[in-house]
Amino acid sequence: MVEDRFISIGDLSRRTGVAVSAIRFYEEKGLLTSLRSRGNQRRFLRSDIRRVSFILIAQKLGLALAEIERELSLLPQGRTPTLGDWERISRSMRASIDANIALLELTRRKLEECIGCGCLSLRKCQLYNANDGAAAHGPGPRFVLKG
Amino acid sequence: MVEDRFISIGDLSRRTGVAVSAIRFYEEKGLLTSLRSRGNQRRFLRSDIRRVSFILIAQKLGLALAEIERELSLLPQGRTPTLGDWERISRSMRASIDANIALLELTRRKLEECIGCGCLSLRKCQLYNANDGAAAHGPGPRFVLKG
DNA sequence: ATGCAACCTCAAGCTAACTTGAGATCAAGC
DNA sequence: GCTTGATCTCAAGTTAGCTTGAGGTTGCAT
Repeated sequence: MVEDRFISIGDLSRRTGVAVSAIRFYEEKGLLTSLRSRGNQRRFLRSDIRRVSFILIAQKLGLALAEIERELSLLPQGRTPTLGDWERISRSMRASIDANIALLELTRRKLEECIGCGCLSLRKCQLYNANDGAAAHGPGPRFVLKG
Repeated sequence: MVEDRFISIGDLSRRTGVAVSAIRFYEEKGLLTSLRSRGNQRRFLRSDIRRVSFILIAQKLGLALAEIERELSLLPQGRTPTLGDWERISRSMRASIDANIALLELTRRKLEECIGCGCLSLRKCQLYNANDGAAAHGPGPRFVLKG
């Protein structure tokens, strides 16, 4: 096991800091794939360490698991991201960060205008009517910013 | 009912655009209070329209309901926010927007450095180790940015 | 042969912010 | 008096990203 092409779920967990339960969850969601040992235990490739790293970093950048899965599924043969893949993906992440910053700056401007006003009128308030990119659809948390 | 100090939950819903079920939910969470009619139906004050507006605007600014409840509970007698209250609250919102923008700018800088690198190493990647304000505690979505 | 950690598969729980549905009551017009 | 629409309560469902627990194997060392 020390020098094998395959690693156990526990090894993958230790090498990435991701909980075993989370790894199973990622697999269930299609972000990872595994083989099974004779006794039905998961066997991952060493390269999956890198794949999990990619998932973690993409998450930090604000991508949802579903989006990450989409990116990963675009890679041929479900391969682990290469430098080229990473460049393409990271550029699109950058664009989304830019958009977020712009949105926040707009909100801040509106808030400035609003501070002295205090009308709190849904019809008149700039704040209320700006910033619609922040709305979520359907049930679930409407949540947006955090820091 | 046309000229009354009190309004029904349906009226409050129509005046604010908030669903009846959401209003009940806000009340349950302590953001609103109501009296009851003889037949056990909720009666809100007209000023609750303004109170709901406040909730909506604060949500747009990224406050969670629990935080909004905290702000509202600081007001004497559960009164509806005045201009002075609003100024105080909106300044603290501004600070949090500023912090979010700063965090995003930091992330963007790190990403720039990272694009040409592509190492995806959890030990070395700047991205992975920066930006820890973005982590959530406990179960639930870890998610942070959206737009 | 035995003991123990690591692993397995479900199922259910957590948070946020609500919505949806069931089953019952209320209010108001005709 | 009847129907219709608005309300009522309470329970369960929704999304995201996992965790926790129950109950049962596997794998490796002694």
